[in-house]
Amino acid sequence: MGKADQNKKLKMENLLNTSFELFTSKGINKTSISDIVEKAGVAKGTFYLYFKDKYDIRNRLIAHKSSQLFMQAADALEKAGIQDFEDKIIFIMDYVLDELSANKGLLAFIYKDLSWAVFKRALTTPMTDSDIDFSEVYNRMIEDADYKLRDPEVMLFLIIELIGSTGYSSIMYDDPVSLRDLKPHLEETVRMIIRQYKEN
Amino acid sequence: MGKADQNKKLKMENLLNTSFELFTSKGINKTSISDIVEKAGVAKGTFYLYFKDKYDIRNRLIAHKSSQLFMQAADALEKAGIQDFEDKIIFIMDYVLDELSANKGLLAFIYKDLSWAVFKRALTTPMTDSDIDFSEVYNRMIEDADYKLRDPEVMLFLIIELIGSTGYSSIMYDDPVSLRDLKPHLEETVRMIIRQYKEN
Amino acid sequence: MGKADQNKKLKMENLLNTSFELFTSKGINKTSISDIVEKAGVAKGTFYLYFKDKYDIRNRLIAHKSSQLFMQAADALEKAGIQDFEDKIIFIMDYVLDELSANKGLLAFIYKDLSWAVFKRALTTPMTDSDIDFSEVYNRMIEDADYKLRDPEVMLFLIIELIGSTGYSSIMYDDPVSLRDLKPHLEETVRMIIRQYKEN
Amino acid sequence: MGKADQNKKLKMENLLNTSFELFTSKGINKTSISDIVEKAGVAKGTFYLYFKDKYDIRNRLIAHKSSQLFMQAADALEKAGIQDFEDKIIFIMDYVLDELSANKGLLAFIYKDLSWAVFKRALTTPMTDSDIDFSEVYNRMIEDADYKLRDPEVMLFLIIELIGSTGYSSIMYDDPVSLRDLKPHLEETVRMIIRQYKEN
DNA sequence: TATGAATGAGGGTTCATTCAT
DNA sequence: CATGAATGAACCCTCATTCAT
Repeated sequence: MGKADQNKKLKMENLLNTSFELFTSKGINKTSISDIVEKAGVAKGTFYLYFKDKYDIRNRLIAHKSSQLFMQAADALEKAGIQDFEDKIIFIMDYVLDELSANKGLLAFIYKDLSWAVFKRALTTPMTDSDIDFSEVYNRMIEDADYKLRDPEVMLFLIIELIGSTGYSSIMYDDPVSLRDLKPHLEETVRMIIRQYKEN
Repeated sequence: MGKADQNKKLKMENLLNTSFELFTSKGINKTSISDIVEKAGVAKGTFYLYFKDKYDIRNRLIAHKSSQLFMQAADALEKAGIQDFEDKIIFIMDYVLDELSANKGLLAFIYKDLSWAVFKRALTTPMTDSDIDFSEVYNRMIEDADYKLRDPEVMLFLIIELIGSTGYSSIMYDDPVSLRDLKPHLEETVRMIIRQYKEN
Repeated sequence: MGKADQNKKLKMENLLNTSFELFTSKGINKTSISDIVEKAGVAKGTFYLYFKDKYDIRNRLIAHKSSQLFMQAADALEKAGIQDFEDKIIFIMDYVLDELSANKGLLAFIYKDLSWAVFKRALTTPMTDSDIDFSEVYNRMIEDADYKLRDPEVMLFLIIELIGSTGYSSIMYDDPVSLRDLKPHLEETVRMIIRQYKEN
Repeated sequence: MGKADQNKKLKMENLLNTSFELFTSKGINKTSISDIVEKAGVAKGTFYLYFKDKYDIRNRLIAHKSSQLFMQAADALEKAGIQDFEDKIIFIMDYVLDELSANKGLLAFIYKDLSWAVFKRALTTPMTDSDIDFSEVYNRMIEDADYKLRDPEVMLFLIIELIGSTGYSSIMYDDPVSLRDLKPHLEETVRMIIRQYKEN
């Protein structure tokens, strides 16, 4: 990689990081491109050399940050040395919920305008070299399980949407229950969903 | 009610309806107050006689439309003469999902910026005289059931969030499965969640 | 005076008093007619039955309040039983400055847009029955003096403008000196101006 | 200075000059930013690149124009070769009054909302390179005088406020006397004030 | 590549004034 | 006389985007 290319990459990452900080602190609607370039210390025109508009940068960030989050969870899972499939899913759930709870700006950011489509893309199309494909991780988890699962994608879909939407409400508004109180309900329900999808 | 008051009410409803049409067709961000008043055929200042800003009118509409939707479902449920609690919930689920599927603008509108808090408010604070309190309907359903349920509010929360978020993805993006394909999965899962909350 | 006329007068005074409170507390520019009628508890249209616009009401108030202030000073002067002309002027100066210092809203209100022309009119054209003509008071003071004065009007003009503009600065901004510190300078200077106008 | 910087400076001066013309001809309240940019031939947004709002540009203009006026007077004074302190002050008074009399728009502009604080700032904080500090000029005049003066700042305050407020009335309304008739009174009074502040 | 001054359409909002009731 | 809903021109200000340097 040439010096120019490196410089280019640095500028781009600078803009991405700066945007992320602003998006998570003041929200995307209230963040202007002026804000971004000023904080990043580059000229307005430069922004347009790298991104189409604010929403372009947002989509890339959602993908990257979601991917990152799940990768961290997968890493932690590996270290934890958990064997059972159900336990693995619960572990990831806990990890992700705790992380989002500690970083509400991130939660607000990736949740708004987040659809399964965007999400799946985030988890299956690595943005940077360090990002890996979460679907692979998931598939390996399924293979390693002691039993077969029918419709594993739909199952994951149900679980993620359930956790995501209830978690959002609990973390952001403590309503109708706090995250602490929600977790046992979620764990019970998620385990049950998994069992439901076990091939007998 | 005087002629003036009637006229006033008409203007307000006119603005509400016009806003709703615009919000559901082009989205709230792209709808300006200029758009609304122009389409409604009133002066700009008139808008501010009735609403604080765009988000004021949006919140009232979300509340009203959500309430309306659930009331229609409750009405249809009554006519259907279903006795079993589980069957009732599934009926409402089907009704609401079909309705939203037929009216994607409405779905996009009430789903964005929708939190459980807003939602619950919508369902428990009737806006117009015809609106009634959905939580009453729900509570009666629970009382009429042949069994007791623990934490009925959390249970409803889990069910609504699960149906809402998966339904949104299926209806709007047909991803990862179409609504038609999603429904059996949802029905199975919802029934299971209910059983899980039955006091034995 | 008929009952209707009385009622009319009451409404008018109500509007005058309300306007004065608003003008002196938030300034004339930031006071809207809506503010006035709301606080006064009358309808918007009613305002226009009594006044042409905001500036109409302002001019009447400046005249009335200035007149009132000088009349109070004149009353106090009479009670004080001071004989010497110089001492009388100084007494009025002190009285007016103290009053304005205690009521900065009033000072800001009557000083802004205040010209000698408006001021003189205020002092010579009584607005209400209780208002009397200050120029008469002043003329009598001159007649009662032990000496003749040349150009008494110009002399009064110089004195009032000097006191008014330096007093405004001291009271409002404590700059370049506080009112307390300004007074000895003013007294000395005013006495000297008067002596200058004595016919030898 | 680069071409861009020059262009920038030109645009700014263009806006300043245009604003000044409008402020002095139709008043600041009736001058909108739309008026300014239209007359200046630039886009609306351009205004906000250089100034915060209308009052920002006004304050800068008051400072600049006041400074300019006093500097002209000081220049003329130097050329006149006057030695006596009293005569110098009278010379400046005459110069400034004549200038304001010939340019009533300027008078109206710098007098409104003018306080000693703003004024002093205008005279002591040069805006452009050609502006110099008037307080230095004044201090040198005092040092060069044949006698000592007590409280020279308060003395200047009294004199400026006296001249300013009476001059305003005479020039703008010819009331109670014309400027021509006012001048002898002012000269007499100002000389007397100075003598009063001489240390014996 | 990188800049950043300039743009100008369009946003939300205010408010003096009118007039049918 | 009194009302107050309705008006709509005018306001200030933002900001995504362009383009000459």
